[in-house]
Amino acid sequence: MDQCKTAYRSHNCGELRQEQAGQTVTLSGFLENFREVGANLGFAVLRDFYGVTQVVCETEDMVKAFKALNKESTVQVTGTVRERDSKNPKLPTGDIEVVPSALTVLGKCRHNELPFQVNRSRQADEALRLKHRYLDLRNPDVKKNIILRSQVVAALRSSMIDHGFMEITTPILTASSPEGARDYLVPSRKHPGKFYALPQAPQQFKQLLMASGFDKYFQIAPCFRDEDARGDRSPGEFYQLDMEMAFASQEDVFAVLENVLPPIFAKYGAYDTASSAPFLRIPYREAMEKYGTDKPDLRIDLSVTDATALLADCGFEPFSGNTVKAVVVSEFEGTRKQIDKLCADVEVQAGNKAYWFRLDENGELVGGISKFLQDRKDEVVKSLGLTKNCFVGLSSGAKGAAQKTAGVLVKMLGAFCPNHMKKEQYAFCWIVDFPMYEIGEEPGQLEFCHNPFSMPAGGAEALRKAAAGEIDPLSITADQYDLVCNGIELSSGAVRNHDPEIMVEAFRLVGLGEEDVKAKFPAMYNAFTYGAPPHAGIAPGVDRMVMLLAGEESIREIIPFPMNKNAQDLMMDAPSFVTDAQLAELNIKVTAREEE
RNA sequence: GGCGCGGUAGUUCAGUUGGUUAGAACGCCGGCCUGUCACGCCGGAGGUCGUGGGUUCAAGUCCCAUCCGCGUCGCCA
Repeated sequence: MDQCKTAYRSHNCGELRQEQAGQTVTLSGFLENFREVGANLGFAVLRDFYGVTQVVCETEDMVKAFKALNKESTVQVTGTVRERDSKNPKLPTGDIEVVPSALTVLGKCRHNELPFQVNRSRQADEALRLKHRYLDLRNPDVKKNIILRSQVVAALRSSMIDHGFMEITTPILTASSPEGARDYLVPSRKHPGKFYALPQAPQQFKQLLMASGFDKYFQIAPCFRDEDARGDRSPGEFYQLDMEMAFASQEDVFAVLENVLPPIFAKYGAYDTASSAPFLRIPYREAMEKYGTDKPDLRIDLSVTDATALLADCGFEPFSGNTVKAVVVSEFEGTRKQIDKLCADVEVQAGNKAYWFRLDENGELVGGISKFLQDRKDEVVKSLGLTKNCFVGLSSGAKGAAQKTAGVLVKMLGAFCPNHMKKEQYAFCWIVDFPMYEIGEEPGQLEFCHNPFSMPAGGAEALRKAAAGEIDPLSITADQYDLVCNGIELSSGAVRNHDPEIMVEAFRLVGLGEEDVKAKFPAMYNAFTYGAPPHAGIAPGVDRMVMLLAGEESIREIIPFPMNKNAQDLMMDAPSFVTDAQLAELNIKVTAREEE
């Protein structure tokens, strides 16, 4: 079947070549531009999804007809394909033009001044772009990311199916979950006072599918969380490649993604190199110690060294009694001004000061805090392994703060020094052995570190020992893992806790009992009492993957109709007020209103 | 919610120490142009300088408040 041909066209605007010269064709598209060169000569550019084609007007009537139209109107042109006298090598269709015999206006653009020029829309104010997203998306440069997204999703789907997974959809209207992020609530009309919630993830449903005897599940799943936006996090909703496997371990899950993702990244990404299986596995504590973050960018060859013993007592006040971390950068080339800027940027991101010194080309410690180090120069040089022209970035504070600041230093220094970052690749790693528990904001209050569904390493035995005070609960790790690519967390996953007794034990440590588990997760708890397979899964974020592949800095560039930072859809005007009748039907009383 | 940056023509921006009629580019309108392709040339229209208050002889510019946008942190089992 000729996929280009429709009732409105014989060819699309991207396909005509010299071979078609002489043929009569019909094209339909948007009027991108009209260049009038004389009363009897003008060039129209017709754009559709597939490309652009030049239409040449050689009669006064045709010039007038095109001239009368506002740009971006949709038109149908019937005419003859002709080889061009002056070809345009920049256009795929640049060898030909269409000489029109008929022009039909299909959809008139009523605006002679557009909110922005379509082919330059990326430079326009973002709020304006979002309000007129249908115009913004006419720009091929904007559209290409959405096309990429579609291709990536299709490739993921196809690969998962090839790996024996089955796509199953799960409910969008479901029950509010007591854990995690803030829910989006939907009022129930039939049950006054009750609410549905949109799922934060299909977590419980996919585990219930495992309990139901499905073996390998996946879904391109919409997830809803009412949390504030970030550069790489759209507010409200996002998509995950959600998957779960029965009778499977951490290694089984790793093997699937190590097989599925690299070919898709290499094929569709801005860089054509991706890590091959197996990806590097880094225990959480080691990642924090060595990279100062649980999402290291392995394209950067810098790491963090502990310098507490070496520098805490050097006399520099901020180091005193604190943990000190160092990031050593060999062959450093940066001016004083650049170093100051770098430290200032680190402080903004880490919320904690960064310090520095250098070993200059003469082997002297200079700059920054170097005057505090002269008494132990040889020790500093030896212990940190410094060579001439080394830069040393430093952080201090409580252990966590010092690590985190050093992590930001690594990231910033990597971005600053091309010789320490091989940028053109996708570098994956797994972060493993996450702690099961952490101390929460209330002093001494034990909390789940990530999610309560993970299987604790050591199972019920470890939990009982912790409860009895024989081991530190903070030392218990979970069979839980993150997938990280180029410093971006793509996903969390875990071997799930499928044993109701171990679930109860796990909750008991955070001060909750069997009744709480039953109340919070009744379906899962009940299902597991009927015998459940050991199962494990993960859910890489589709939006973030596409962002990485497209090389975009803003998540909004890879979402067809994104909301703004304040979770508003400027095009649809959502959220919006509803009528009193609607509220009454739902038994809802509004107690506060944003000003209109 | 905290912090940072921004808001001037349809759009993107410039606007000096507070001082004449607030400029440029693109777009738009009119005219010219027979091979353009970011067409070119000539002319023109287009501004509550986000909003409100204050200081001053004088405010786009300084001060205060407020709204909006983006970034960042908090938050995101």
